[in-house]
Amino acid sequence: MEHRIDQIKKQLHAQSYKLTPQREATVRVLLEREEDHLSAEDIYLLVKEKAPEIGLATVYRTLELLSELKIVDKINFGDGVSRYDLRKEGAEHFHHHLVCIECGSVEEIEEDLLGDVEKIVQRDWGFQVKDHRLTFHGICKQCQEGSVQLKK
Amino acid sequence: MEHRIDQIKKQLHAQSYKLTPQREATVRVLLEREEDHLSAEDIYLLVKEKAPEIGLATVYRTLELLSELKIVDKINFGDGVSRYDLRKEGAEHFHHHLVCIECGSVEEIEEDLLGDVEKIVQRDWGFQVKDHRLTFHGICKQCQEGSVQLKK
DNA sequence: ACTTAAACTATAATAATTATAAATATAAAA
DNA sequence: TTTTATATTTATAATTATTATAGTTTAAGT
Repeated sequence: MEHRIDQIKKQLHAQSYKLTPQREATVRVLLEREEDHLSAEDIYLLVKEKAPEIGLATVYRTLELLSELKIVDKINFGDGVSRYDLRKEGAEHFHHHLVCIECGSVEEIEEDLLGDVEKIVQRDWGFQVKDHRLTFHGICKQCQEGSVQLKK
Repeated sequence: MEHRIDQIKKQLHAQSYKLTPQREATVRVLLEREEDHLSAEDIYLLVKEKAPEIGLATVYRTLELLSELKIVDKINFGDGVSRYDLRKEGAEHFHHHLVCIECGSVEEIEEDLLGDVEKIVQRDWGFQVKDHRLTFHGICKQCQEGSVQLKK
């Protein structure tokens, strides 16, 4: 964890940004909840536990900054809010998501499934791909097996 | 065009919804601007030209309804607004998008590029895919060629 | 220590979307 | 056709997410 923090600190410094205590607290929350897909509000509430004096706007600004530096990715699953997802260490491409329409769970796929597709897009459409967003909507393993509904 | 309207009318009736004049006006705007990716506000303004008495909330409700019936798809390119995109006639799957980070243009890809990928997801993750969202971000042909910037 | 710029808090403002109440239109039943 | 019930709409208020602003604090460089 400290290693990742250091790494991010360097990334910030490289662009002459500082890792302020507020930014660090925010990054720590993101690291601790790496599996989740938290909204700005969620993150704000969690950061507040560590650093109660932090303001919501600071969290937004921090997330915006981390987004620009490609440290986190801002994603949107169609519910009104943006969610923030830490890029995996050294990940070249952004990972994909499987969103279950039954229970709402979100699973991540690290594998690069789009290599071939990107080549086709490049070749047939002349489009130079820089980044991608791929989300599948469907029914997760758990929901298929049990008809146990976890719906809230 | 009338054919598509009729078709949509039937889809609505099948679920015992009516094609009210307001809904029809909205659908007509979507058909006329099929290539575009309009926001609710955009659509509202265009519908107002045909039916000045329509309210914004009605447009939202109509789009919500059309979304549920899979007649349109609600998409989000990361700017704050939702955009609404008519499904192509008889299209089995939702089309993909190429968003240019230089000029902001959005191109559509009709081809199904994800057939293989979906099989892999199904097999290796046990996830039953119902729908997908795929967007590539990068530089479009035009922006690559000329360094003519269309940035606003 | 002094100066400057970046970053912060608190709060107000904005923008997108959703909810509500009253009115209207539509379809079904009598 | 009249009545009744239901769906839909308008107009507007409320909500929610996000961004901007003003004044204050912090930190880095001299």
